Amino acid sequence: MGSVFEIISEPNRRAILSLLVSSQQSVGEIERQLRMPQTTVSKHLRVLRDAGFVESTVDAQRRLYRLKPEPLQEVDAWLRQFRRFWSAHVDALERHLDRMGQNTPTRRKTRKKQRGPNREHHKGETK
Amino acid sequence: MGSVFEIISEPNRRAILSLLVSSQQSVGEIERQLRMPQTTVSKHLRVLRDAGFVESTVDAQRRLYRLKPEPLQEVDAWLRQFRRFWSAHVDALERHLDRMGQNTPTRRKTRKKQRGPNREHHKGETK
DNA sequence: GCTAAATATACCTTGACACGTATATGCTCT
DNA sequence: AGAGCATATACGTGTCAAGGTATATTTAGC
Repeated sequence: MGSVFEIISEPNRRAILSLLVSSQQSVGEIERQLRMPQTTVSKHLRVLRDAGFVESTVDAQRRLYRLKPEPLQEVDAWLRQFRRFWSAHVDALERHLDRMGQNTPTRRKTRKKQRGPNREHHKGETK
Repeated sequence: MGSVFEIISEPNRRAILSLLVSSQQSVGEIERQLRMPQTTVSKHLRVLRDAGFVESTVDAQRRLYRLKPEPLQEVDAWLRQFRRFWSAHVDALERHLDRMGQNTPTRRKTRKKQRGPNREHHKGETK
């Protein structure tokens, strides 16, 4: 329940958020569009509201829920550090492919203990 | 274990990812920097690798883990829909404040059942 | 006031997962 | 070959959260 990330780890909650991005919705509307039981919707909305993802206003017996931007912006902020990495990684990938271009010694197995530029691909790895 | 979002919902895994953004690291290095037990690190790395967040190469007895961009880009892609909302929301916020200012004919929403300018706020609302 | 609609909450059960402890696997060096 | 380091896995345990069922609360309309 703690972090923003735990909140959006739940698929139904993500669905609700995606729904609300177009416009505010009542609980019943969400319930119908997502085809999930009302209590489930209400409970997820409770979590989302407590976490600041949504806010609600009263319309007769209905409650209209709408999105609030801050928590998702927090996720966005966390992602920023990796965006920098992606750009940098394009280069790294290119260099990598360049090196692969010349040959691929499938045999090498033993090497000196010194590490460093010394890389090798192990088949067993990426399981 | 399914979605990308569940993977990053775990704080230690996020810490590992943030660590790896600067450069590749061995398990032992991660262990020391994050001060978490080795088995914990290994298990989280296993999850991260299965989910495609990282890949590893063998360096003697060590394993060097490095970041892979795709899964986090998936998160980024999901966030896109909300970024559009943030920009649009500036306007919405403005309209909202305008209405509170008591005029600005922004075409009243008028429920089908006309409801009066519903005076008091509701107690239990924003929790 | 009574009934039906819309929504929220309480309680319970179940399953997933994170962690610790112990052990296995693999590699290097002597 | 054997010792020691680095990493991975197996197993048992506790916790926590999601979903279901039942019920409470609020409101509109008669």
